[in-house]
Amino acid sequence: MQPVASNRGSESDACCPHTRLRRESKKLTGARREILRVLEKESRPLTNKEIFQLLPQGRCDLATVYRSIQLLEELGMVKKFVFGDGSARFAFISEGGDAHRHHLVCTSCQKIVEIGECIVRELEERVVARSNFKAVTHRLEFFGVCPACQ
Amino acid sequence: MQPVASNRGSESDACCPHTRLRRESKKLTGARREILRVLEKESRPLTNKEIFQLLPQGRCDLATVYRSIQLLEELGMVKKFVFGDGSARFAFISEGGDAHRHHLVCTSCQKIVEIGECIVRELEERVVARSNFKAVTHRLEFFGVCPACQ
DNA sequence: CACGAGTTGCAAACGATTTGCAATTGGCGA
DNA sequence: TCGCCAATTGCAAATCGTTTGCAACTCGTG
Repeated sequence: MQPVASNRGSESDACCPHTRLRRESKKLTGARREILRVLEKESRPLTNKEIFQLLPQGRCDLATVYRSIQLLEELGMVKKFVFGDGSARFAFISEGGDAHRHHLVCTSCQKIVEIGECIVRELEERVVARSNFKAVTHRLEFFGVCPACQ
Repeated sequence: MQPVASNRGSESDACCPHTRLRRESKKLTGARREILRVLEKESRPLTNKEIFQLLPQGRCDLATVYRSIQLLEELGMVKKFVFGDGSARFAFISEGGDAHRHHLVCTSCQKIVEIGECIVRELEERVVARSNFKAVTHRLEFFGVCPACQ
């Protein structure tokens, strides 16, 4: 039920965005601080444009949002979602959080709910055994209409 | 193991692309015929540009491929895949075929293998029960490196 | 407090996809 | 079988999301 243990523990593997960024000799600039703030506040994954519009007016350029999000994704602080409508969406991943999570996405407001367990792993093993594929991973997303949107 | 029964049966719900198109007062034009031919020949999902390039030289315009694919998708003859690299991919769905299938996708050559069973349904029921979401569907894709690419 | 690597804004470039419009064509009815 | 008309196509331009080059700017360390 708790398939992935967080590999937290060592002192150097600390907690705040500041530290997480500096770990890679990256700067916690004003723009990045605001972007993180926006992402932490929202539970649903946001497009770059949405993030941009939610920033304190004109806080930074849209291109900066794109660049920051890309950086944050590489650092594993943000997860990317591609639902098939024109643009990608991004959601904050709390430190120590498991990047491998499945989600329940509201098709109306895009709000997402995390699904804690990963039962698919068992199915994945079966697929691997039958297919001769290597390095198999999977992606699982549930879609529906959340209570608020019904 | 065979979760979805095809609702074939009535005469009018026949088989060939020609019929499937005319059913909607759509025409089976030369371009569409060729596009279908290309899709049926390939097992992996193709991008619009790939389809265009596989057509008998200069058979039609790229815009026509886009428009045709869109039509075929609406008619349920083609399934759309969005893997997150810049462009969408499309694969042929044989008549009576279940559009609700999960796939194992080679991350190297994009070849796909269908996974016949849908064990996730059970998990889906659990998710529905816990979340109060309505009209829940899901998408499940496995990724890996196929034998030929290893 | 000054310096330099890392960032940002701006505008232009890019690739995927869509669209307007005039010319063309498939399919149905006469 | 022939002709008509709605459906379709080609072409080029427009859109949209995303990326990038470059000069100006800023965070964080020495």
